[in-house]
Amino acid sequence: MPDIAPSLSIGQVAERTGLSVHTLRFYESEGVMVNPVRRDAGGRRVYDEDDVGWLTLCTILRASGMPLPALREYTELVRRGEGNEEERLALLRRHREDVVAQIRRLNECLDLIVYKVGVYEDILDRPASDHRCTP
Amino acid sequence: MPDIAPSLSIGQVAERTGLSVHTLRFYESEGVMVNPVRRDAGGRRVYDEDDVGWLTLCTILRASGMPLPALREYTELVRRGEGNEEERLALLRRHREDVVAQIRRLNECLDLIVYKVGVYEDILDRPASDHRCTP
DNA sequence: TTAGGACCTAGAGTCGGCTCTAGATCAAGT
DNA sequence: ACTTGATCTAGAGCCGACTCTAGGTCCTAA
Repeated sequence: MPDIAPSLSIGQVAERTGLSVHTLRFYESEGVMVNPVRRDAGGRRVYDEDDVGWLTLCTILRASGMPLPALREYTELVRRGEGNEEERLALLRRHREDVVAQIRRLNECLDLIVYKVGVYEDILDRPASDHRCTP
Repeated sequence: MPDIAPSLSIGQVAERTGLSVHTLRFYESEGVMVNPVRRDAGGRRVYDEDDVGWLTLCTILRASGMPLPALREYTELVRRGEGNEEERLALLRRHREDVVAQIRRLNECLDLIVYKVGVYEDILDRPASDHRCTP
């Protein structure tokens, strides 16, 4: 049977999200936690699985280039609860377009890089004396 | 007939590469120009089309996430001239793999974002009273 | 009961990559 | 002759996102 109240320390959350404990505290101070993080008797942070899930989402949004202010904005919408789904959707759509654009730009860069790799492969495939004979 | 010595001021190069004049001087100081930038009688930088071409390549490498130290390394190889093509190729291949990995990661993030956009679209497509009725 | 380790806060430091400033020089137009 | 605007150098400043430090608290286990 699973625990009914699986509470996690900041260190455990760090391990599971791949974020450092510093970053977890930093994110909290930056307002990117949906719920205020609970504390135990000794003042230590107590997280639960929902927090881990939210932080996992945060890492994905960050990894795709969402700036912290936008992440905070999204967090605030979620924190306010039902009723602002249009705003959340608009924010996510904006970010989606941004990611699509990033991928497109990277693919354009990749084309050139692949081309240049090909050029050097050709150069190295033929004897040195041919180097300047390819127009 | 085209000019035989088309020389460009830093401002013109800035305009054509999209880099600021500050960035052009900064890149030069960081060692990412293949040839030392020539100067006119008054000490001003004089660029040519080759410089613009090189800087254009630099912007593409930077835009695809190559750090300045790697760009400098590549510049140095090119500056040394023929004979180090294997090294240039290795560097470019490493960068290519890095870009491929970036694109892959972004696509993974995109999957989640698209999924979440879909969730909110569904929520907004049905009456508010249904909000919690979808399992 | 004491040593170790995880945790706390507030605030400073780091890093990469620009971006800007101050004060000077220079070329061209009026 | 004078102003305007582009350029010069050296060096400071900025921004985002962490990352680390100092000095302290708290729990556990030998």
